[in-house]
Amino acid sequence: MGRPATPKLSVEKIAAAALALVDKKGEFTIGEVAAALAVRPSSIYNHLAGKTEIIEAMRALIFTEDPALLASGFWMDTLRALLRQYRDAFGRHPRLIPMLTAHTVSSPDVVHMYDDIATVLSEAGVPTAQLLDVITVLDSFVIGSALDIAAPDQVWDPANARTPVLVKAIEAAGEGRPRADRAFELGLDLILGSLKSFAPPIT
Amino acid sequence: MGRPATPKLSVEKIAAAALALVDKKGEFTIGEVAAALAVRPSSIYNHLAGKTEIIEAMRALIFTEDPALLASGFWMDTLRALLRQYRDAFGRHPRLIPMLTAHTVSSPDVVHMYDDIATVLSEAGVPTAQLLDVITVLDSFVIGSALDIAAPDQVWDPANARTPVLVKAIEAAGEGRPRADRAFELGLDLILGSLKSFAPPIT
DNA sequence: TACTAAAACGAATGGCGTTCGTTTAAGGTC
DNA sequence: GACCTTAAACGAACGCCATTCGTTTTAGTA
Repeated sequence: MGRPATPKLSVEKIAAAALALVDKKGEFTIGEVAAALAVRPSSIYNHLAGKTEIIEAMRALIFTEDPALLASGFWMDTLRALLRQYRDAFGRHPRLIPMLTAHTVSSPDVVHMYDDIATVLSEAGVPTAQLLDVITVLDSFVIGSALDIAAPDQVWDPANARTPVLVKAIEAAGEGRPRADRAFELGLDLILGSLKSFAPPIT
Repeated sequence: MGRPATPKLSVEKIAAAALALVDKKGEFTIGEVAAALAVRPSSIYNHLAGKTEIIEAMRALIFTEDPALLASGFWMDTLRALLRQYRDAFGRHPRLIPMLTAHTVSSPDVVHMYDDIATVLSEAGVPTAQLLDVITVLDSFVIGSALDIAAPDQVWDPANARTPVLVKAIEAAGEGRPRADRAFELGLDLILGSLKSFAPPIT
């Protein structure tokens, strides 16, 4: 008993263990995380204040897995890359997404990414007065698309015979992750295409 | 004790009581719902199998509060109205949204609305092969926008001095519900504007 | 009138998040 | 090097809460 020579726990280890559980089962308990780390549940509270802080640590973790890129090139390509990366961070852990939406965002990495997006948009000609609105639109779409990844395929039950158009559409579309990816890319096309109208005239 | 002359409970009453709690506190327990209805917790299980079914009943409730409209006119105006109504259904109960994203959708009313959207899009010239993708884009944006309503204002902490562009954007934008509404309308403009390119040529 | 099933209740259970006091030792200070 | 503070793990216990089960009364029905 007592304090060990080398610490058995850390915020990162706890978050990683919880993330592994969520990836596998879609949920986690303090007891399971403790067991995975060969530790007693109460020990975790020496590093994180509670379950919500564990979730927050998981959010920080998935965004530090690969740092934000800041490529040069046409603003639209840069923006595309940023948004894809943003969604991919969620997409690598689909079952975590519903948990994240239940709590507030405060991860510094996420804030940094928002600043990148703001910078790109500003250079693309979006006026300051509308900047946050455009960011919100992009953010809403990305978060919604991330939730779409986590959603099961039969979200819309086609058994209902009174929805003929919808049934044909479902049959025509594929399933699973490729379908979600295709829809996301289409959404990027639609939104970014309209954002072109903000571009300043070429001098 | 025993079975009362007139039932004290019903699925609708339970859902309404739970919804009132969520609107006020952001969460609910079986015990609180039972107390609000002057009933013992175990009695609820005579009508709904558990907490997840209560949440599902709440989803059905907010969508039956006002039935789907099927106005005529330009397809774009109809689509706008449908999407606004869809988001408003969530927007009237912002704190419920995170709970809904954690579970699967199976409410018939929602499916019906999707069929309406599919019909409008099909008439607007969207080919069947892409129909579900477009619907997914719209759905993702609406869900994400709904979550944006529930999010507190200081989501992005402006204390960080290394995000100058973002800070200016936050200062320029307003706060609260009006800001969220404005962003949603902008998103509709951007997405629907691009959808115009699907329209068949006027003969 | 008899039977079935609905509807409410009370008690009990088990899980789970969290707190608190204790113990051991690491890290810094005089 | 002795001392003190504090980090870090543990064990026990608490309290909340979702859920189950058996019981009771009565509504609805054949």
